[in-house]
Order: sequence, then structure tokens, then C-alpha cells
Amino acid sequence: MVTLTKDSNCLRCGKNSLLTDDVTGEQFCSKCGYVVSEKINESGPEWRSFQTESGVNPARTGAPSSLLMHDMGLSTVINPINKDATGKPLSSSMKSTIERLRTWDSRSQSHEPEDRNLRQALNELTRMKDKIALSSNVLEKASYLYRKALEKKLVRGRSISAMIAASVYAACRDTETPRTLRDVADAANVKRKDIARCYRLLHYELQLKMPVVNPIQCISRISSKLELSEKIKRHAIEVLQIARDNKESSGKDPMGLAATALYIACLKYEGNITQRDLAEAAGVTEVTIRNRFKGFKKQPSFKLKS
DNA sequence: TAAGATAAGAGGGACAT
DNA sequence: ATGTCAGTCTTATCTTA
Repeated sequence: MVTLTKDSNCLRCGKNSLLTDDVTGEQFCSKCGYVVSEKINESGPEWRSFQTESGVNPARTGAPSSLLMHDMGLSTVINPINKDATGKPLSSSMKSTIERLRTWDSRSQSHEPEDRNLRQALNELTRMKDKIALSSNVLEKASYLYRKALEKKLVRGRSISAMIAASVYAACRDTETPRTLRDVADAANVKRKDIARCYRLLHYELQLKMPVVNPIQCISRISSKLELSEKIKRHAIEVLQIARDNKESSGKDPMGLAATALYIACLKYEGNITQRDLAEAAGVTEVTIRNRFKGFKKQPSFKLKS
């Protein structure tokens, strides 16, 4: 789940104590709590491509994953006759294995336009990986979803970039990796609106079951940007729990909720954080924070502890 | 200068037509 | 399929303390 990455120092405190959450791909400092969400370091082993068409040098691939190669790493033709190298018939278990391999083999080779489409999408995916920190977990899931979308002909008439971006967003949601639609849109250079449309389509057509975004996860992201203390974070989480119990949080932007909770916490302790600071860090407007704030204040069990 | 208020507009879900 | 409605969020501008 959490592993130590060597040779990387925290950007804030300089200590060699960065940890990586393997699920979300997020790096954070175990000493000061700084979260690196902009870039992911090359810390894994070097993986080499399996496919060496026409004798080219083995290239370094983006991630250690066969799903990320457009043909699953299979680029050979499998003999359609069920005999082994010496001409004897294959055993039944081997025969079924070969059958399965042939299925993938034909899938990777028979649909030329789809294959080209997938190649392009996976290119796009690797580009996005470099812009926002994405774990291999998310990348795998995203490419899996995109394959499904291709299968169902959902990409027809839509832009590849938008659809792969939507797959990435869906993968993030599914793995509870805190990335907003906006983050993904910026990384993909696609309009937020278009990705949202594709995401809804994926969600509907593939019958995806997504966990609800927990605003508590947004807190650490925002507070890391503003270098807020642990005390404030804890208080903000309490505020969020009260809000959730009062049904004040349903249907609201989780980033807005998290920002408001932090704002309330900042009012109690260290008061020199403004709405604008929080709004900018959370990627919402000040007005949203104010509206949430108004809603929070209405709750009977909520008291502005001074 | 930070915070609050207000208004107009976009986008999407629910529901009825 | 298309339109309406309530609700959310954003942008912009003005006012208040």
C-alpha cells in the first residue's frame, strides 16, 4: 500500500522521507505532510517492451503493464493447427490455452481501424500520466475502460482525447484517487464539459458503480497546498462529519465542502487564511465557499467554536 | 482589503408531455 | 424526443465592515 521511495527529498522540508501511496500514486512527506501531486518520480524498475517488431531496439515503455500495450504485448501470429513443434496433437489443456491466445491474437490484429484508435488513445494516456501523478493502477483501469468503450462503439463520432480522458477520470473515481474533472481536463487539453459528457456515457453504458467522492480526501490535498497544520485538518474533518450527519453535504461539490470546512477550522485557529486562498487552492470560487458556509451555519448542531 | 450580497448564465437531472 | 423546473456552481460587480 505505502512504500518508501528512495533518493527523493521532500520539496518543502528537504528530508529524505517521501512515501508513495501505491493506490493513488500520490507522494507525500512523512515528516511534514507535504503532498506531491504534480509529478510522479521515476522510481519503479525499468521495464522493457516485449514487442520488437522488425528488429528495432527494445524501447522503454511507459508503465509496467500489458494492458497499456495496444496489443497486450502479443504481436505474433499463432499457427491455427493444433499440433506442437514435432507434429503431435496438443493435449486438451494446452489446446484451450492456445485457443485463448488465438482470441487475443485475432483481436489485436483483425480490426485495423480500432487498433489504430487504441494506439492513439494509449499515447494520449501516457502523455497525461506525465502531467498529473497517476498510479499504474489507475492507468490499467483507464485503458481497460477505454477498451470496453471501443468494444461498445462508444468512441464513434467522439474525440479520442475526450474519451480517454473520461476513462482516466472514471479510473480515478473508482480507485478513490482525488482528481477533479478539472485536473483531468487540464492535463488532457480537453474541455471539462466534453469529458463530463463522455464520462456520463461511460458510466451509463458500462454500468459503472462508482464510490461517492469523500470530501475528507480533498482536505489533505487543499491543506497541503496551503501548508496548513495537522490540527486544522483534524478540525475540518470534524466539521465535515457534522455536515454529513445533517445532510448538508449531499449533492454539493466535495472540493467546495472541504474548502469550507478548512475555512471554518482556520477561523478557529490561525486566522490569516482568506476565502480567496482556499478557493484558489480548491479550484472553486469564493462564492461557493460562502454559500456552503451559510449552509453550515444554519445547522442546529453547528456552533462556531471560538 | 476581506468578506458578503446579488444577479445573470451555464449545464445537467428529474419529470412530464 | 423535447420542454420545463428546481437546484448548483461560476463569473462579475457592487457594497459593507
